Amino acid sequence: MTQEQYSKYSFLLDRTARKVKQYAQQQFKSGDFDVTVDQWLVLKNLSENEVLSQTELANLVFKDHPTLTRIIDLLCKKGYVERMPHPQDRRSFQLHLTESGVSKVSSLRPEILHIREKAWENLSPHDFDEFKRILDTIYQNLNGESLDQ
Amino acid sequence: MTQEQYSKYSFLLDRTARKVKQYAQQQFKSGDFDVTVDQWLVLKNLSENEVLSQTELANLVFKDHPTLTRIIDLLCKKGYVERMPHPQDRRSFQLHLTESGVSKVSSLRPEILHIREKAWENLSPHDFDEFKRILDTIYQNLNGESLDQ
DNA sequence: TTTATATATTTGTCACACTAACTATTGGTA
DNA sequence: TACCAATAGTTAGTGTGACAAATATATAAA
Repeated sequence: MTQEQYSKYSFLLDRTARKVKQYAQQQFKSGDFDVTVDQWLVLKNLSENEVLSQTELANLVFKDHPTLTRIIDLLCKKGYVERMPHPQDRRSFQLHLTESGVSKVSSLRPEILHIREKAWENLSPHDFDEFKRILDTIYQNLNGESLDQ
Repeated sequence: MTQEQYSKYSFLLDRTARKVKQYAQQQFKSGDFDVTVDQWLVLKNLSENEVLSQTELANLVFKDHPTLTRIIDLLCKKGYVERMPHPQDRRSFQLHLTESGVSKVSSLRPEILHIREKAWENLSPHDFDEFKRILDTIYQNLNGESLDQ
């Protein structure tokens, strides 16, 4: 990449990511989902893993630890998640969904899939592969040390 | 898009956009640039347009008005930007770079181009076209009313 | 055992995004 | 003229993101 024009990828990327989050958040709100987009991501990952520590969960969702602490705080207040003490390690928590959290996830999952489809109109499965390849390449280019995933 | 897997585009997009911003911000910091990534975007657009109102600038950088108000506040504090009263419309400001702002932009521009190159390693000009096409399609799919740009 | 180091999580600070509500001003219209 | 809707910008509240520093606990080394 030598031409100045290519540096616009960062602007396009940021603009589109914000639009995707904004659109989803509006739909979440008009549907009274009672969670934000980021809170949903955390709930979804908890629903797909029986028990997780905050560190494990942070690595799954690619958020840093302070951010995750605060999201978990909110989800606990809303009654969807519980922090249980780790039996061997008193520094750590085991996170799991409450009953209310489980039913929240199962009721929201199809609606959110539907919301997510909107962005992909006029695009093909092949586009998705290209999109994923390019995004992953960018991510790895900038991901100095930890080659996770 | 019917398969559930495709809904991961939102996760990939968000993750990569955050990584791109984080990487740039780290480089900005280690180079003592004295501005954030978003402040740079605003400075750059001001340098490419003689005079802008806040509303015009907000449309250029795709940020909302409260966000732009605060970024301008910070850039004024740092002495890079000035708000001048609009001669005809007392509700509005005319924004322009100070001398300090002009020299800041010209000194940072080449360094930032260099930083931006890193993400595009292993990718081709054709990849850029595809990337841009897909991001723009997503953006337009979600951009209900205002078909700006 | 004591010390040193590493790990898990929290707290504090600053910046940004979005919403809603608010002030001031403008321009059109009854 | 008086009213009213639209526009420019600000302020406040909540959530998120990055980073640094602090706390508590665990583990390894001396």
